[in-house]
Amino acid sequence: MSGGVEWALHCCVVLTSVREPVPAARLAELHDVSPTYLAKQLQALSRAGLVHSTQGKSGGYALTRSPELITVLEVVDAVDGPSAAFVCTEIRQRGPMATPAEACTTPCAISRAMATAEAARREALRTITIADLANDVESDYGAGALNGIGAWLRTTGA
Amino acid sequence: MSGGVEWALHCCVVLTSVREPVPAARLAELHDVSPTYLAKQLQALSRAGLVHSTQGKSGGYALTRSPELITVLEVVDAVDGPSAAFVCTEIRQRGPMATPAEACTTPCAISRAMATAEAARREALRTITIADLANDVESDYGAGALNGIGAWLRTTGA
DNA sequence: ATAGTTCCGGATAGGAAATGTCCGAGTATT
DNA sequence: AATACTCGGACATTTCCTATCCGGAACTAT
Ligand code: SF4
Ligand code: SF4
Repeated sequence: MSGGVEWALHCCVVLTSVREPVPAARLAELHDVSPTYLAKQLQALSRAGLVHSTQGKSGGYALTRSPELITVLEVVDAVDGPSAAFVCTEIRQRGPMATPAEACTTPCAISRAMATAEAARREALRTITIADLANDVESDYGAGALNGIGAWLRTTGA
Repeated sequence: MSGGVEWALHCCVVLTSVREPVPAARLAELHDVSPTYLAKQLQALSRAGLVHSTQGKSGGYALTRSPELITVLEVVDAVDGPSAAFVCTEIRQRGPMATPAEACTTPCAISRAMATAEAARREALRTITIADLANDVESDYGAGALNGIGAWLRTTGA
């Protein structure tokens, strides 16, 4: 799994505490990560329609929907790409004992098993929303923790 | 996920149809894949204790346990490595608004969510055994399909 | 209108990991 | 004991991810 997913999730969570757009550079400074690379992840989120980007002087990124309507799965798919983790090479159609192509109409048992497992993982991610994560952060680090970060985001750069 | 997992699973399934050791070169010829690279995957399986290797003239690989006792998860872990797909960089401890290290005793909400999803995937893989896969192959391609492959494996190279 | 700020896209190095290949150690056969 | 065959780990090659940079478009505030 791509490591940039972690950055994107953090950005989505902190964006719940502010309604005005936040520039990518500010988000990068908050986490002390590569500004240019984080910008690329945010662009992916924008393409997926999860965040809305406003250009210009006081522009930046902001969530498009309510945090309760954004699932973790959507963020992962947007950044990591929707490609399945397991790709079947169809090696059953190769070699001296290859099964004829006419018998390969449906996915085989192995790929079915992998698809089932992957579906389970995706379903688990789908049931968790950004709002849930923000809630957990509040309970972990005390209420108002996110508001403090939101206030820092609004301040003009150091 | 490593693509070699597919090869390893195929080898485990076909090995259920034969009790004598099968050389790695024969398995590679059956699937028409790189013999040397497949050998690497089989070595990983051997290290994990899933297959037993016998050297010498009529040596090769054979399953150590009954197929019902080998789960797909074990094969995946052996080949792909037991490393978790999502690794937390602990970026919460970096940047101007870093949370103090004293508050980072437990994994945060994001890593908990990822761990839950990964556990769901692993649990799904744990419930499927090699015997289940072999059974499905028999129902898909007709009974005796695996026995035919087993017979071919026993014949001396073309 | 102008200037300043910001996002967007692609082109470009660097590096880690997966993929693919090789030869030596060891064992059963002969 | 000689031999032929096999596994085992060490060695290149390729691919993909990470990270960076720049030019251009669009928007806001002045
Ligand atoms: S047996 Fe399954 S995983 Fe293997 S080649 Fe066929 S469809 Fe793909
Ligand atoms: S919030 Fe979670 S994922 Fe992010 S740095 Fe902390 S522990 Fe890691």
